[in-house]
Amino acid sequence: MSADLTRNQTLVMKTLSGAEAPLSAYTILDRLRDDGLRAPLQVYRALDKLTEMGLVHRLESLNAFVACAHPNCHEQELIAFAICEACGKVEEFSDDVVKDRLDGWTRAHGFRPAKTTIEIRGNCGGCVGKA
Amino acid sequence: MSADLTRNQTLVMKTLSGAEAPLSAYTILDRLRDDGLRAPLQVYRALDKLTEMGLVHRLESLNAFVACAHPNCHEQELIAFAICEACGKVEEFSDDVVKDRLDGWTRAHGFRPAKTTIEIRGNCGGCVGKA
DNA sequence: CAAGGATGTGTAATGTCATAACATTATTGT
DNA sequence: ACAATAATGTTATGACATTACACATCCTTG
Ligand SMILES: [Zn+2]
Ligand SMILES: [Zn+2]
Ligand SMILES: [Zn+2]
Ligand SMILES: [Zn+2]
Repeated sequence: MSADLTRNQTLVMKTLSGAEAPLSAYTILDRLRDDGLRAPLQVYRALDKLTEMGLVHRLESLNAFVACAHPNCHEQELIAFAICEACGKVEEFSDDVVKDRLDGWTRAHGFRPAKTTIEIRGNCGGCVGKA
Repeated sequence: MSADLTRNQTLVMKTLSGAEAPLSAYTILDRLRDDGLRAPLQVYRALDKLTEMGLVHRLESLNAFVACAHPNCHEQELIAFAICEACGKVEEFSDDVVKDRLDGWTRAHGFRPAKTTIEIRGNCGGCVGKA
């Protein structure tokens, strides 16, 4: 299990790992033209797999992707993202209390959750200081 | 304040209020062709205003819009959405504990939040029963 | 009233994000 | 070797959103 990454997956993963901010699929594609990638699907397919593996997260409010910064992230069941709109930096964290409260609501309402998105947009500490 | 809605805003608001599920901007446009709307921008401009007024919410994970179901919604600072992937129904709720926990994290990290998205995708009680 | 500003509108063109459909090649298990 | 599975390459298309420009309306203020 956790098989090695394929060529395209490796290329996409490296691009995201080296980025300072989330990247759109098309931006990734542009950066991999020289490596032979030509079509959006090549990137999207790699992103799908990497996301399944928990190595990459999709940020719904940005339509962009970011490498996981959280060591054993896919063991966490609920990840929250704090996204700086000035510098693009993303921090991810988990909070058991938040998870318990949301679980409580869904249980009480008979809702079966499949995937939960928590994204906080704003300005990070470094960027708030810069007036 | 809370000025009356303009013609286009009223049309868009009525369309969303009468919908059973979130609608994309282009779906709204299609439903308003007979009322004279011709271009996406006419819908997007109305949606922007309605969202500012708190009458409409954008669901980031769907790229779609829904009429606010929460009476005095814009007084709440944090709304969570439970979105059924089977029937499309959306329920919105707020939770002060969740809000406090997220506020706690941002304060501790010097992050200044502007907008927070919480969206739970899954299946509602009614749809879970249908096996 | 006239001038100016703010807001709403109409339209075309373009930009951005994502998937469908199909053919081919590589990998794996028996 | 053979079949099954997974990955890849390519073209076209679908879906979501914004830029740019022109015009109309309303309101304010000198
Ligand atoms: Zn992670
Ligand atoms: Zn920042
Ligand atoms: Zn609401
Ligand atoms: Zn349902």
